[in-house]
Amino acid sequence: MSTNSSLKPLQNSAWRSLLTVHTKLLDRIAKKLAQADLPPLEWYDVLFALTEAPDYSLRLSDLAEKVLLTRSNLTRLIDRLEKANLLYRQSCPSDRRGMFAVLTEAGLEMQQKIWIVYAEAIAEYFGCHISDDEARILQKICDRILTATLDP
Amino acid sequence: MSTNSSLKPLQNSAWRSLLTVHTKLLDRIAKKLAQADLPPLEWYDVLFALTEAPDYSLRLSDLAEKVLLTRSNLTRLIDRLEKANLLYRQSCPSDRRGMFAVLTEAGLEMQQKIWIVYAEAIAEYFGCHISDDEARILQKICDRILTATLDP
DNA sequence: TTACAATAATTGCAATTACAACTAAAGTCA
DNA sequence: TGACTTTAGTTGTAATTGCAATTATTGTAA
Repeated sequence: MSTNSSLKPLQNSAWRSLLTVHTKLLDRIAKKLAQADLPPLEWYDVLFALTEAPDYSLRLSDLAEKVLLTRSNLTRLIDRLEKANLLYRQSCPSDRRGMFAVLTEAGLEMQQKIWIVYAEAIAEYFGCHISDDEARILQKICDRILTATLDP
Repeated sequence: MSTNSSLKPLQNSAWRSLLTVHTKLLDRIAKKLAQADLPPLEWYDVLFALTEAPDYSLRLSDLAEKVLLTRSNLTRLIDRLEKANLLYRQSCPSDRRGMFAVLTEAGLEMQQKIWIVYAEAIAEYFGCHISDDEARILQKICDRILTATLDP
């Protein structure tokens, strides 16, 4: 099934710009976190997902989906976070294959600590330059793309 | 100098969506290239930058900037591309520290071959879902962020 | 000219990631 | 039940990346 979708110049250059913005901003944000002696964004993503979860805990597979990581990479990331006492593993009673990642007190504190710096970075590098209307438009575009990307 | 920029909810959620879209789309594109037995996007970026350069050649430091890579990582990426005969190194006559990366015939062909698949992927996953107006808006936003990101 | 800082590229090594097995536990169905 | 497939998570190993030296060359300024 050949998708008959040809790429138009406007969309193409928007895509390239998006890629550039993404890498530049992530780069800056990463540097800002490093300067503040904070763990990288990957850690934050996991911690944040847990703060939003009931009982601060999530099945590893669910977590993997939320942070868009392969299972094996999540396993090692969780290893590191566990070693740093920011979360711990707990086996699932109803499915003895399953594992939960559970946020610790220290993990919650770390999430908040990172967020202070991260939020400021997002605001400074991104939010500042975008009007509310533009933010809404951007949101709508992203949502549309994401729902289209879901099923297949 | 504390930047007094607080992050508003609209901008914050736009940022998160943007991150999600980015990783999901790149994931899909990477898979599509892999399925077609083509090299990864990093290779494409280098090849593309060279196709646009005069004489199909660029100083490594310039290349590193264009593809947003650290010097050392570019060095190894160039190693791989050179081993695959898609480009070769040529030392710079006017500055004996310097090196050029020069695209080969095979490199040019590869760039074109990848582009066919890549362009289709961009269109299918991204372009299709965005109107011309939206593309223009997106472009404007990105440009604004990039120029703001430039100097400091 | 000589000493000293800056730049271009590379290298060494540790940390992270990708990908393919692998183990163990469920689920399915004859 | 018992063979078979699927799912959850982990592990092994190779490839890639990040970061701190290192080498060689250039620019600068006493």
